[in-house]
Amino acid sequence: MSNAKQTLQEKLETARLWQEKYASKRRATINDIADIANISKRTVSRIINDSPHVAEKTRVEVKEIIDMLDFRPDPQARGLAFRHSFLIGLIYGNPNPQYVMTLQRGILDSLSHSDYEMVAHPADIASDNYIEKARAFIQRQKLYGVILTPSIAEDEAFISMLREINCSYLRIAPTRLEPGANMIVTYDRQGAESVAHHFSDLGHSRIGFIAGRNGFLSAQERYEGFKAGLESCGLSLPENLVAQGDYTFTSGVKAAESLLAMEQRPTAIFAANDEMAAGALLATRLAGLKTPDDVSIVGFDNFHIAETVWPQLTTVNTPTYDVGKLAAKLLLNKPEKIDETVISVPSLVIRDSSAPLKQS
Amino acid sequence: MSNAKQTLQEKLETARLWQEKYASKRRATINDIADIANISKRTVSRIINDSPHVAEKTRVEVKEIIDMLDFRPDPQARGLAFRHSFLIGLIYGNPNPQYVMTLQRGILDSLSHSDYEMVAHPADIASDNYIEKARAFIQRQKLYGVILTPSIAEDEAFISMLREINCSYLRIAPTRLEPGANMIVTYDRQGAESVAHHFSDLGHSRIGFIAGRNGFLSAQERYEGFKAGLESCGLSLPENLVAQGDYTFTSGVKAAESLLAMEQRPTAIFAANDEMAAGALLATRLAGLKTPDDVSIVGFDNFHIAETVWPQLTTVNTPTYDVGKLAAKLLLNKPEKIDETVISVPSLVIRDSSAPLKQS
DNA sequence: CTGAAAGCGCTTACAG
DNA sequence: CTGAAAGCGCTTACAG
Repeated sequence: MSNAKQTLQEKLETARLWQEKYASKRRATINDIADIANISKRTVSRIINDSPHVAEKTRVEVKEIIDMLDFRPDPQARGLAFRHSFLIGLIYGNPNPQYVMTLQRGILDSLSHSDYEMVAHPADIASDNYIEKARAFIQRQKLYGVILTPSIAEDEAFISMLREINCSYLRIAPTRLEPGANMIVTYDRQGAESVAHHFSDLGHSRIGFIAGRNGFLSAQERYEGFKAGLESCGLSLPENLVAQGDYTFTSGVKAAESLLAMEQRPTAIFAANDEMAAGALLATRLAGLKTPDDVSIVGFDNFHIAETVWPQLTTVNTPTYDVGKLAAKLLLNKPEKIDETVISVPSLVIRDSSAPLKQS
Repeated sequence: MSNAKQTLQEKLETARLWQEKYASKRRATINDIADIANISKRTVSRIINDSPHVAEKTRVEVKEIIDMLDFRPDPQARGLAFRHSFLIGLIYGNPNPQYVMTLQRGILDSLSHSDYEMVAHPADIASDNYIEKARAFIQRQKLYGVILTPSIAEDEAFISMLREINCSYLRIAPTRLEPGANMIVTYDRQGAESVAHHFSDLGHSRIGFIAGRNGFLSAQERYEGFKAGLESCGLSLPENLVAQGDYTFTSGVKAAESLLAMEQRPTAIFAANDEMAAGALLATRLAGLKTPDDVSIVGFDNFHIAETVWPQLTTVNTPTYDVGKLAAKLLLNKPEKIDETVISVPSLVIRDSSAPLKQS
């Protein structure tokens, strides 16, 4: 009872003594804080979890002691009690290292002031049991939630599995999917449209396209956006000027070779990603042509490769880092309320691989 | 007592009944297994942890039940009891996404059949409190151990911190460091030597070098290895043919420009990584010269960029994926016994950017 | 070779 | 607004 009348000053003095005695041996626990504050650990728990049912005075006092002893609740103990871990999963199939690393950095930065950590789970979408593997991973780690990248985010069977095990998720996708909740849309279609306008502005009319990997929504969106963009400028994208690629460098080389071998070869080519655009650059050179003098080439993504090839690529920038940052934020903050799509629009970056049509 | 005489068949039948009743509602715990096996959970725990003090018959029976119910001990609960988590940290400063992703994939693959998961921690070595941040991360997550990449692995202050908090670690470094325990050596020196021999074999004698980032051990090893290699072939690397770079593409462009502007320009250049070699390729072209006709260029790392530039780079391959795989394995298996360095030797990959000296 | 009790550091109903 | 007890799913001495 006499303890009940301790002033804050006295409590802080107790905290100082605790520190002197134990700080070098172990970190403070909720019990230490409760003892020093002369309060139950139940109330300390309330304060940790921002419960509103705590007297302002109590909260301030305890927070001061917490700060002084640099107390951080043990994520494992909390996880055990909460029946879920303080881990979120990043599930990716995209093999581009820069994409994944950039996204991951965004997520980690977003998480750095939270109680959560991220754990990566590369999934092989070619393997037919990748959904089961992901499920085992999620359940075993009792993940709080997961972030899904394209094209996994588009896999309805995967989403069903998440629903079934009641795992919250956030999808990153090139366009709005149904149901439209819990996702970030990157609007690839708009990015592709801007390339069409760019080519039109430069005076090109015989224009080729190298498509992305078949079955990927990004490939479809970039194709449709480009086609629609050309049409809105009074141009067209005939079938024979569309070559199939699969997002790899090699496929870009081959696709460009076939386009450039045409009797009436295109004067401009849009490749659905930088990797293939870099391949197209090589094919152009091997065909004895020059970029951008003979053929303008534009990519998509604005990854590092766009700046290390010659000439440097005109491309579409996608804010991958920001997407990662936002994804983690949305997943953690009131996940039940993410019912509206958050927009991030891609923008054209003009470099040296595109130029006005040479009058011949 | 009558229960004590249950046969394995009867126990498996009990397990089947359990499954029917609960499998859809929750995952089995150590208590469920103990109940079904009619044994104490203490013994189940012994089996989980491969304790030798268990009767063979008991072990076999319990393992069968565990498999049947697909029981996996909860890493959080184990972590809480063990006083450390089942997480290992990957601490990296290297900004090359491909390096980190490849290493990470190796680590994750190595971990996939273990009880551990990996959590990434990008560190900004330019920030002066990066050690404190890493310490907070390790302590908060109670990491089992960490894997350190160059150049963080070379930072003695970082190692001291790890020792202080008693965190086990594994270092990946270009050369053997003291104390030599707990590390994987990539032998960058040997890789650089092989480039010297390659140039010598091709008949070059006026040879330039673009150095890596100052202060990085890899930069020093690659320089010294190259110099020693040339000397062993009766060649030399004079000071004025060494240009300073910092591992970035841009620095490669500038360094190569200065080398090519010399009155007696080199006929071959070794850049300490692919990124700078790609820059050197560009500088060569901008100077109106051709690779490899006028200047041979060789890189180091064998990353994707080596295959997307033109001509494709001759370079030194480093087995990053295997290093990651091994790193995780060594960290987990009897860490106290990793007292000998494990070797992985880099090898030369010959492509199109190097050719015999043209007789003029 | 096996087990009953206590504990790891938290949270959750349930009371008051 | 606050607290005593039980529990999350494991392991660790201590016994036997």
